[in-house]
Amino acid sequence: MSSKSILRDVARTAGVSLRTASRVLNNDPNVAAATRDRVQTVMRDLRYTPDLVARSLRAGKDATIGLVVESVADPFFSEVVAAIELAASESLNSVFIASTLGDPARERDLIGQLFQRRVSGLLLTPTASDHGWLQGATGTTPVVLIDRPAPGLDADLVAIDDHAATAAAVEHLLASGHRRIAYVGDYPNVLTSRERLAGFRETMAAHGIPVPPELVRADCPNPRAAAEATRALLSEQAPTAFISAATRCSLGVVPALHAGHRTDVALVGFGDFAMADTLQPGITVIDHPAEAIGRAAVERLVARLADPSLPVTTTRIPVALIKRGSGELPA
Amino acid sequence: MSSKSILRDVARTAGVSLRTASRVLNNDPNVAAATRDRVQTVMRDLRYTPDLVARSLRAGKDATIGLVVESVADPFFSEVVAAIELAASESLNSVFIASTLGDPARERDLIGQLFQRRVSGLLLTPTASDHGWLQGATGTTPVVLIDRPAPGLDADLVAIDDHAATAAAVEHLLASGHRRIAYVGDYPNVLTSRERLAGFRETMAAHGIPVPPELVRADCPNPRAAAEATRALLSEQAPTAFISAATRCSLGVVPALHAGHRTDVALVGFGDFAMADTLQPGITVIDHPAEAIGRAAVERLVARLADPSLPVTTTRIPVALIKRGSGELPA
DNA sequence: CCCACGCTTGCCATCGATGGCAACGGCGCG
DNA sequence: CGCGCCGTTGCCATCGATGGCAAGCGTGGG
Repeated sequence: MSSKSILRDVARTAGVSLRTASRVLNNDPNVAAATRDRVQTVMRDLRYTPDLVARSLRAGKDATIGLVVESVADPFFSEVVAAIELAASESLNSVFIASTLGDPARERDLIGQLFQRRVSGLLLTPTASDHGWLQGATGTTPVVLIDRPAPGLDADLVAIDDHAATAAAVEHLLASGHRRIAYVGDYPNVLTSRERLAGFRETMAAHGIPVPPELVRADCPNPRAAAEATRALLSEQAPTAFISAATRCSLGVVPALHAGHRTDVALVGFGDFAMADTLQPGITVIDHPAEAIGRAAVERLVARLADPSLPVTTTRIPVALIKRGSGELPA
Repeated sequence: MSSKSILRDVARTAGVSLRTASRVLNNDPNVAAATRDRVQTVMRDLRYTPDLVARSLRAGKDATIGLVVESVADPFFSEVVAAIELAASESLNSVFIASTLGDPARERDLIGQLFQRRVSGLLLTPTASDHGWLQGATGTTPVVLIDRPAPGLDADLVAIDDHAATAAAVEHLLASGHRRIAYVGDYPNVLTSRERLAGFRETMAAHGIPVPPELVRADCPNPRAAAEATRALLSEQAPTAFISAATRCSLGVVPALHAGHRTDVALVGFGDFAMADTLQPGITVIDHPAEAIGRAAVERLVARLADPSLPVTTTRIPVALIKRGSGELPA
């Protein structure tokens, strides 16, 4: 069995030149129908498959998009990644995925490797660190940022409007008569977290409702801390409603409410999660539309590849409030 | 700004031949120290980075491993993927990830693309369909299967021992005095599910405990169905313990137990999940060791790359029973 | 009847890195 | 003093696919 046949083999077997075989391969119209058929038959017979590496070298580029995220193990990002992969395959692009694991040095390294592979474009969820070095390094390779801006880098961005989304959650609870609303979130050191907290505060203020400091717990990086914060919040002058500003917070808040038999307390969570609709009551969430984000990012990148002169834009993906019960409980 | 400098530029600037520059790049000892220093300095000055595409073409292979899974969005596989990425980077390999989305045609297509990219090896979680075609297509490219065997393909396999793992869960519950144990799982059409159900039945039989048909609900492909099955099981002659044979079943069983205020019923779940340790009681699970599986798969592939003559083996990853409370409740 | 134009096809160079082979220079040894 | 070896360096071909350029051939118009 020919371990692997190359275009030269095809050409020789079909009795044509390499150039003609290449033309057939690329659907060049300037080939006689008879010649084309003969070459195509030989290609099938020899099970010829073009060598993408050689093609990329010659073309100077590759039909592959680089994708750098913090970790594919993160539930939210893994959904985004899946959406990107699907959207890219629809536009005939492959995706080379790499995880930074939160390490800026590794991120830099991975991005460098992707450039060395001549990816046609880069989708990036930046870490918190400065990305000025990328500004020049990209050369002509377009970059689209996902979920958050990169300090020091002026590039397209696809993200949700954290501020507005949190505001929507607050308005939703206010409409049911809630006034004592607690906020449980992670540390406001990443921009998205900061925006959410600001959205909460400003919306409350806009309605003239004071927010006592003890009702704001922006110090819960994991479910355990969120559960503890929830227990503390329930212990005295309990709020009538909670806003959980991250999925990993919801994973603590929800069990704590259930354990304390306080499923009468309203809750709107940020980010959907596995059990949200199976619980009683179902958890009302602001849905982080992973699929839409991934799709929009690919679309933007494809557009920029087609026309590099496009102005840099920020695409805001609208979020959806999924009512399942917990957010509609009365005060 | 030199948009991109190539080795020729380095050679010219340093006043040496291309060959010498190449030797410096590859740490060939046959280069005078002075020459080496000069070339290295020029490389830094020009910000030279080798072109991986050209290198792969010349070398005939690529330091990249192909990874094909059903979907990176699946919680279990996304963890496996992350582990593989990390393990591969430790052995200086990149990973090209692709999702089949359960479509055999797409799987075949993706695998073909990976071969065209000349990946040095392939990690594959096969779909249920026949993979005989791969037997010949691999050529000299080694394949390591993950999580389940591929019908028709004789290749290394890294997986957990589903049968033994379920048996362990049963033994654990029996030790606490349970006799009426319900089984909630998904359809036994994939091999892993079948093995789990068999493990359950055989272990019960081995202890001489009959399993009434109504206690086996192997028809729950999603949390909603599992929740309903749980409610039904609780309604009459309720079992004193549950075994949930898949994470997505646990995500239905657990809320149903909580909603019915039956947290006194014992439960051992298959596969860890986000809330498992925050709930009251914590959920005892048989842990699917994603990290260990990914790491073992990479190790096996690297070993086979180093020595292609190795015999085909199956590596069974031991599972761990994580006791958190729900599995230790008395009958 | 010849030229020119158009449709096909082929030769050769190229993309960037690297291996084979050889040349070159210096030095030690006979 | 000369030969040969070793350390160092360079020229050229190669990996597989593809674009530029031009030749070959057939035909229609002047």
